[in-house]
Amino acid sequence: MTEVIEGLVPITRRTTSSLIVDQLRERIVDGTFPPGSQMAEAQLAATFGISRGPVREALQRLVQEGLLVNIKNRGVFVIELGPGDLADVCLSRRLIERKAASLLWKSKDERHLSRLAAAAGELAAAEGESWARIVELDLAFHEILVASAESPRLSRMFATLAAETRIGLATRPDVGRRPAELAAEHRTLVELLRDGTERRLLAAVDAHLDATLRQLTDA
Amino acid sequence: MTEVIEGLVPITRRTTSSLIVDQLRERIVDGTFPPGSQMAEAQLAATFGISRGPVREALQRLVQEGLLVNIKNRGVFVIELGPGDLADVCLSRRLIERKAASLLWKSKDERHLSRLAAAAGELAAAEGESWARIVELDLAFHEILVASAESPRLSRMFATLAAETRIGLATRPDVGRRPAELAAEHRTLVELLRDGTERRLLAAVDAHLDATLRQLTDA
DNA sequence: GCGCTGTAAGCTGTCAACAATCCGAATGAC
DNA sequence: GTCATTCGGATTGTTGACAGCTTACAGCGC
Repeated sequence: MTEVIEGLVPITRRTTSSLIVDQLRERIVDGTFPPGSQMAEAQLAATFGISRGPVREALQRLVQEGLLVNIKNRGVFVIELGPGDLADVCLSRRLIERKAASLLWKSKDERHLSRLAAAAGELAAAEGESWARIVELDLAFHEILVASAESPRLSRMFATLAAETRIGLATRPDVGRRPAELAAEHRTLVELLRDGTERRLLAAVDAHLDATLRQLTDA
Repeated sequence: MTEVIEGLVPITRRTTSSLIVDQLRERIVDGTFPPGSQMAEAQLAATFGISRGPVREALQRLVQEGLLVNIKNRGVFVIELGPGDLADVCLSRRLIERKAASLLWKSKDERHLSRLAAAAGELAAAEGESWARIVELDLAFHEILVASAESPRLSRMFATLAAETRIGLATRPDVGRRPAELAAEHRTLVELLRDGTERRLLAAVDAHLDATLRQLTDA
């Protein structure tokens, strides 16, 4: 029997396309590739120094995630989120996040609550940071909230919604909402999760997402 | 100015891989490829009479949908749904379908209501049909329900959940639930949507999904 | 007999080249 | 000047071949 040696971690080489996916997703949500811009396969392949195959695969995966759209024989383009799309994103996010909040409020699982509190704290501490950083921390909080439901499917759905939110927020100017205000809202959510009523908690979730939607739509 | 001629529909030649996707998805959900079985690229390519490229692309898309899992350097396999997965599917379905039912109950949009009634009727008329056909009609009803929310994202999420449900139901024997019973439940839902209270409607949705989950899990 | 090592087969991951398609500018007719 | 047509460039869709990884089995030493 082969024994497992302590201290040595098994190497897990990821596939090329999955590395490309991560890089491209990051660039899409942070606005490097603005909505509507074309993702040319050959150009990307040359940039990464690899063949078109893995690039093509990565693009297909992002299309499936909903961040890119594929027009046959034309190419893939970054989605352009219209007002209807933004409202739809918020509708979907509200559905998922209300459920997650409700579950966590019932379970009061301290492991998740403390992680959320930590995320809210990071957001509060990021007062002077860049707008992109603020958005990143904001959505990290919400991702933890959804993850607390311990539902792989809800988390997977939310991942795309979060990415779309980031796309929407990336192009917005950093005016509109002050980081301090945002941090306060998140801290309120944590407090209500700990010892608020369920009604007030869900109302706060709704209000928070409504504020985000307002910021996304009036531009 | 080129005029548009009535009665002629624009031809939309789909890409090869998307055709493959549809065929494979159908075969996966109907149990032709049982959970755990490997989808060998070369073999499929030979079967379809095309190259490995489009097949590979189709498989990647199904992986992204969640119907297949990709093990690096090993291949892609049909997902095996454990009890936890089935519960998760039902949790997610409940969330989405409750929302859709609630929205339709509020709007009372006759266009959607009549389509739902028609779907329920088809289910009732399929008394003697095969189990696969029953399941297909069942999920068609639920797809219409979700579509009535007119949320592209909710519909897209639901598509995967419906496929997973079909995978789960495909391997179940057709015992357990009589078609007549199923049809009655759907008809009840339509009636409650039309003139029931919201509470009773949502309770009926829950009960219906609970019954499905029970059928999926005790096998 | 038991365990380890080397080898073979099959599969996926990647690459470079070819074919098909679409868009846009230049050209010509009215 | 305006419209229709044609041609060229660029990009995607598809193909076949090669390299790398994983697994299973046979061979060897103990």
